[in-house]
Amino acid sequence: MKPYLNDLNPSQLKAVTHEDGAMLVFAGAGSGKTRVLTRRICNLIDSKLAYPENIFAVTFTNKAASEMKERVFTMLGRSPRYVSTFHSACAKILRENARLIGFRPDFTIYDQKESLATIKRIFKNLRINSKEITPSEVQKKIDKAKNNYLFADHFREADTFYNQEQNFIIADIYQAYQEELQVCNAMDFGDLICHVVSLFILEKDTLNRYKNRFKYVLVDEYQDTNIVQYKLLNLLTKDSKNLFVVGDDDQSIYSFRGANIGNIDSFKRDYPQHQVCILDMNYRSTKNILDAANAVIANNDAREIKSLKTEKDKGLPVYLKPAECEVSEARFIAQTIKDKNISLNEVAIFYRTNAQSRALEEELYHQSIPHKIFGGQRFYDRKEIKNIIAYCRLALNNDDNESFIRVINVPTRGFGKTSLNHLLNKAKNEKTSLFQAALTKVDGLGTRADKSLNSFIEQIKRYSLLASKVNNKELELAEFLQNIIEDSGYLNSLRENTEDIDRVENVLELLSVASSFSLQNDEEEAQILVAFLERASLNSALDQDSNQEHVSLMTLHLAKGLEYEMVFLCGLEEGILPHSRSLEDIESLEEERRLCYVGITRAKQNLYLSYARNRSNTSYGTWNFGICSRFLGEIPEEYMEAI
DNA sequence: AAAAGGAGCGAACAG
DNA sequence: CGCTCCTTTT
Repeated sequence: MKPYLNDLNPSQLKAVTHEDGAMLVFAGAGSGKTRVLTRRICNLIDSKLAYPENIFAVTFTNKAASEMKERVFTMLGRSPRYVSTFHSACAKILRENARLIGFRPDFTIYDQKESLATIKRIFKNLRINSKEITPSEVQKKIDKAKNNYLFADHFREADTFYNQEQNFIIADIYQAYQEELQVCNAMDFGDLICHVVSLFILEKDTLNRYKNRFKYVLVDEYQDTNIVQYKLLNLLTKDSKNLFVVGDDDQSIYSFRGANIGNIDSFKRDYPQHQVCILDMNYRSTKNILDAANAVIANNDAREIKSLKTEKDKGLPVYLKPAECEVSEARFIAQTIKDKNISLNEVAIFYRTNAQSRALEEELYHQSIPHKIFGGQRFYDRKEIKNIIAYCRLALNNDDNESFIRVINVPTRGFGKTSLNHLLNKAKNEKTSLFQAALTKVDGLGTRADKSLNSFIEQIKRYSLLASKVNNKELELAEFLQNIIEDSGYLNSLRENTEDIDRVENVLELLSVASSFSLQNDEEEAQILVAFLERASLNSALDQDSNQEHVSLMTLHLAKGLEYEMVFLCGLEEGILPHSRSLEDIESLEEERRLCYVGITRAKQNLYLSYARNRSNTSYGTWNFGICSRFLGEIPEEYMEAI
């Protein structure tokens, strides 16, 4: 018996049992998209068409990836290593082949802030006046270029006479930035994808190895892929044609990350023999909820005309709650959850921006409703955590300049800005990392600074030794961390300051996270410290998920692909959903509408929409009048009921 | 060199 | 409003 073939309609069955060749699946919300993907993976493996290692399945968010992996595991008892986000898949490939593109396998991944700090340093080095263009503008340009697999030369050759001077500046910074990252043995998020594509283009043997290995490539949320991601998929499947993509243009919500809807046309062009499969039967929501969703999305012009069907009853009306302010909105939500007898795991609260979670968090806490916030201000975005992570990174990768700068004077050890500038200059002249530059005499340093630098270098060397012990399993990860926070004096320096009590707590929390950290079944061959730091960088869940039942709080972006019996979609106000920064052009407004559509279609039985007439803290700490969202007006009254 | 005080500014979504 | 950056003071 093949249980994974049960309960499938003819279209789903066609997709699940599809074997070789390309396939494009249009899957409406709730039509069993994830189900099709996971079951096809099971079918490929179970019917011996593929071993788990022949599968390459990618998604966009960690939440979606772990969801998918879990489902495969439940059905099969094991799951392929490469069921992950694009970024984490690329990081894995790069760790295996780093040297071929001039990096070491222990490279560091820079997040947005670290990347920006690097760009700022380059501004100084190149003596660029930030009146002409700001570091963050440059960062956006570079990021966008990487989404399109374009390098510094692109800016130099761009024939936009309209702002050619600026293009030259950007090109110079872009180039210097890449050189600096190379010296640091570091990559930013965009590089993770680009470097893999470059690796595959430059090293035919390597590409062939992966082509043979990844016999079947599957892509979730295909409508959200960008140009460089398509290049990657295309390189892998050029010969086999085994590219299986699932998407829905009504759920395209990542244009800010360079999503290119033209990728659907590219697919049709490059895989002319492809089959198409359309899933338009919704199995998730009651008719009222689905009709409301259909009515909203029908207002978008740029879409293929389609409408989801259901065989379900009308069910409950969609409830609409106007609240006085965000606090009473939160109170309403908390109270409603308490009143209903429902498993908390089946309840979710969605919002447009992470900032909205605060009021909700507080109210749920007060009413003792167990809850979990996904995404948002991350644990390791905190200063104290970043500092410790920086020590760890530095132990693993001595050349990581960002981490070096971050902790060279933490805790204060008499090596200030002036001294750092001397060191920065030396490194710049010698084209080496700060660590390398510090190994020999640095001109201009006072005796105190010189001594302090030397002892810092010795310290890092010691930590490096410990780090290799951790990776060789001779030392526990938690012991390693403990060693660092005590030996460096960092924990004690926090304890001396009464304001830093919370920080001490957080550091101890990190220790406990580390002691319960273990490699996932798919990471057996990875080194534990590398894996630990990588998961911190890529924002994958570091903490073990608690077994306790809880309400889930997340942004609409994270909600995609999930479903809950009871859904609260809050903050339905002009300026929030649609977001104020999307009101100018029709395209981003339509994306906001898709976001709203995604939220509505997550609900199975029970959907609550709410908005606040007054909301504090929307912009620069002022009170705002809330005007209810235009999307609410797009839902016909027959499906809705105000309460 | 480090701490304290003041000016200025910016702020979605995710990896 | 809260954070970062810059200036001033000790």
